[in-house]
Order: sequence, then structure tokens, then C-alpha cells
Amino acid sequence: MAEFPQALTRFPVTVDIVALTVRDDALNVLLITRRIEPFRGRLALPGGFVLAGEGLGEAAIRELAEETGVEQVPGHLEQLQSYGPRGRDPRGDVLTVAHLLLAPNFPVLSAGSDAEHAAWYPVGYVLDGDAELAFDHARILVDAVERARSKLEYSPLGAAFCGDEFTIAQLRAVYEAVWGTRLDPRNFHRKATGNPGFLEDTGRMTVGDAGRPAALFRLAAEARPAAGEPVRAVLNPPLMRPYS
Amino acid sequence: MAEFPQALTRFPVTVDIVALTVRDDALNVLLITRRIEPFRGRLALPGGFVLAGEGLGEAAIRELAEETGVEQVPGHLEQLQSYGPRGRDPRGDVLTVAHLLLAPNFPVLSAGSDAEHAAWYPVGYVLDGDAELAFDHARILVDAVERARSKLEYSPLGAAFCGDEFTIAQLRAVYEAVWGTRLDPRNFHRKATGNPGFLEDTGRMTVGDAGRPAALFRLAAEARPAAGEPVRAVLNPPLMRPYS
DNA sequence: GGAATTATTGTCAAGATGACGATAAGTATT
DNA sequence: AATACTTATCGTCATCTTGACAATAATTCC
Repeated sequence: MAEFPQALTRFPVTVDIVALTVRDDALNVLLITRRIEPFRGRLALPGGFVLAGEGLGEAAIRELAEETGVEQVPGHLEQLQSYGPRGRDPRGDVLTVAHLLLAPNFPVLSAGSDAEHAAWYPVGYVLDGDAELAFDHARILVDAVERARSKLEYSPLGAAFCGDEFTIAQLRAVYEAVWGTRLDPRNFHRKATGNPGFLEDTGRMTVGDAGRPAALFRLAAEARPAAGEPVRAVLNPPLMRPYS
Repeated sequence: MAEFPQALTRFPVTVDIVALTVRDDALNVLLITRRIEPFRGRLALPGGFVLAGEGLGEAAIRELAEETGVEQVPGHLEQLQSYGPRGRDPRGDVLTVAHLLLAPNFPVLSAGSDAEHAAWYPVGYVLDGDAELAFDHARILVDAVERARSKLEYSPLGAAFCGDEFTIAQLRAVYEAVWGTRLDPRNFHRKATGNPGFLEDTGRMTVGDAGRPAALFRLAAEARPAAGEPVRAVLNPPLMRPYS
């Protein structure tokens, strides 16, 4: 019976989740306030240690549910990148597998005072302001935002920020918030609705809003996550961000 | 002094490297023949355990050097994705951080009979043939090839498969091998040379080959890997593979 | 020297893009 | 109810990009 070599180094492994959403036309990230050392009192990405017999995705979902108090976390989860194990944590070597969640704006339960408090923070405020994140989480956040930006170009996952049904204007607001640019409503409308395999008209319309009612769309069937199946989540042609 | 919790689960962590190159107009992958259980005798990706105090990239480079007998492995190395820790290895939970190397066709030293033998294998043969890879390495290889394919669209890294200087035709052969399609030489030439920040004319020409001599190019300065700096490796406009 | 081979420059129609005008269909205001 | 306002949607047009393919250039091969 084959066994691992005795002298084998083993590492604690964590998952960290960069959960992004769009609130008030700005990109927001879910952060917790750390209640324990190290970095006690600092803002940090939600996450935690991977348990024995757990997969990476499972661990990410479990941690996210635990720290937000939300049972079924909505949105699209994917692996981002791994960092470490060296020089990330003053307690020693730790490998972390960062994940990216693109989610609609879901409410986070305010946990009691003894638990870690999770809340949405504008990404611009977090990165530019003086709210220094714990560990190497600022770097992870930067990588995650860049990944999200390019995901919007090449995949239909911008829709993951919206609910099940959304208007073209809502989708455009997502693109504008994530890319940090303004987009021409007419050209965006043409490209989004004209892209085969991206959107599907529900036939229904918004009611009660100001202005002309808008048609409600959902992700096209081929772009929707199927159970177990890997989504062929490719936008063709891509919706490129303006390059100046 | 903060310490890790006592009950913390620790995992062995490995790096696996999918080293790709183009040989005889076909995409090839570097594989070793395993000399130990489990999967003794099977083909597998090069890789091995991350040692204490080692970073992920360092470990990947060290393993690659050890298993190929090449001191300075050429090409572009980047992290691919992590897999695990559950259900990958009959010996128990192992997390692996897969890496992708895009390299020119470098010769692999044939190791002695007691060491693991590394060699290039055509990807098509490996995935379609009955050479079943060890562990979950077939899946990792599939992911790596897909990553390489899209890298060629959005980044100048196709040049990583060539040497320092290369002709447009050599670069095109890389694209054709990786994408598995034929490309029109004239249109490819126009797009490659017309892309700002991609190629730089060396002023020199090939000699001795059949046909008209070709101009030699190298990666443009802004696309070349600088020491320590992250390369702004983005191709604008992208060189999209034909979509049928 | 002529044939074969490969590189490179053009041409042209079709498709995609960015800027912006015009119209449609609601709500808010008077 | 009429008017103003707001937002959605459709259209136009010049420009850029793309794919298909003709033509020419500069070598080696025979």
C-alpha cells in the first residue's frame, strides 16, 4: 500500500472569497472585520481554513454562508488564484486559494457583536482609501477586480450581478460600475441584444419606473449554469471595454 | 503571540506543471513516466511536493528543472488553477496547484533508468489515444490547453513558444498548432504586424530557407517580461481564433 | 534560366464599432 | 387632459476590422 513520504511538509490551506456586487452604481466587495489576531480590527476578505475531506469550492461556499448568515449564496463562483504559502501570515506558511463571486446585491445579515461582521464596501474606497486590508488581501482584491473586468468582456457573466430578470439598462449599469466608464446606452443595447447566445427576451416589461418601460431579459439558455455541466460561457463577439 | 488553532487540518501541497511546446506543427506536452506507486508506469505531469518555505512559482521551477535536467527552463510560466484536495490521490487528500509553461521546443535530457523519464508527447495523442494519465492529470491538461488557446487570443504570449527571434510564419505555425486550425498567411501577417505593442522588427532576415527570406521579429519591449514587473500582456485588438 | 516555394503588399465586400439623431412609451407636473 | 420629463429603443453614417483572395517579390531547387 502506497503512503505519503514521512518527511512531507503539510500546509494549512485557506479559501478566501472576493465577493463582488454592484450597489448604488458602484462596485462593492464583501469584507469582514477581524475579531481575532492577527490583524484584529482590520478589514479582510471572508474565508477560512479548508477542513479535512472538503473540496475547495465547498469550503468557499461554506465559509461564505457562515460569515454572511445567508444560506444559499447567489451568484457565480469561480476559482481565482492561489497565493502563498510563504510570507502571507505572521503565524507561518499558509496557502490560500482565492475565489471570485459575482453576485447580485444580496443583503448581508449583521452578525452579533462577538462574531465577525460582514458588510459591503465600495471597492474604490477600500483600495484608494486608508482602510488597509489584512494579510495580502489588497493584492488579491486587485487581481479579482481585474478578473471581473475581463470576465465582462469575454463572458456573459455580467448578468450574474443582476437577478434572474433584468433590463438592458441594469446590465449596462453593471458594466459601467465594474469598468468604471460610461457606455453609450444605444450602442450597448445594440451589442447586448444582438449577441447570439447572450440574452433572451422574457416578453415581460418593467412597470412603474420613470420613463418608457423596458423589456426584461434573462441569460440565454446556453449561457445559464446547468447542473454539473461546465458552462460554455463565451461571448462572441466579445463586448470590449473602451480602450483609450 | 498568535498561533494557528491546534486542530487545524494540514494538507500536502504539490505543484504540477503543464509544459506546452510546438514540435512538428503539433502541440506537445511534457510528461514523465512514473517510477513509483501510485500509477507506477503511467504517464503523468511533472511536479512534486512544495517544500517548507518555498513559494509556488519557485517550487514549479525547481520541479521542472529536476525532472527535465534543464537548469534554466525557458518560456513563460503562470499559475493555472488549483485542484483538490479531495479524491485526487489514493494516498489521501492532496492539494495541487497546476502551472502552465509556454515554452519553445527545448530538448529534454533523457534521465537514467532509475529516474523519471521526461519527454514531449503530442497533446492530441495523449488526450485521444489510450495513454491514460495518472491522477486527474487529463483534466488538468484539458484546462491548460484551453487556457493556452485563449492566451493566444488576448496576449502576446504566442511568442513564448518561439525563440527570441522568429518569423511571422513561425508564429503563425504556433497559432495553428495550438488552435488546431489553418490561418490565412496574408491576414495573419497583417494582424500580427499591425498590432501595436506586439511585434518589433529586428531588421534582420532569415537566410538559407526555401522561398523568399522572411523578416525576423521579436516581442515588442512593452510585451517582454521585465524583471520583477508584471507584464501588461494584453493584445489590443485581440487576435481571435476563427469561430465556426 | 525556369519552376517551385514562401513572404509580403494590396484590394474589396461584408461585418462591427462609435457617435449621435429620432422616435416611442411611460411617469410627473401643471 | 395637455405638457414636460425621463428612459428605452430603433436608425443612420462614417470609420475600422475582418475574411477571402489576387498580385508581386525574393529566394532555393532543378
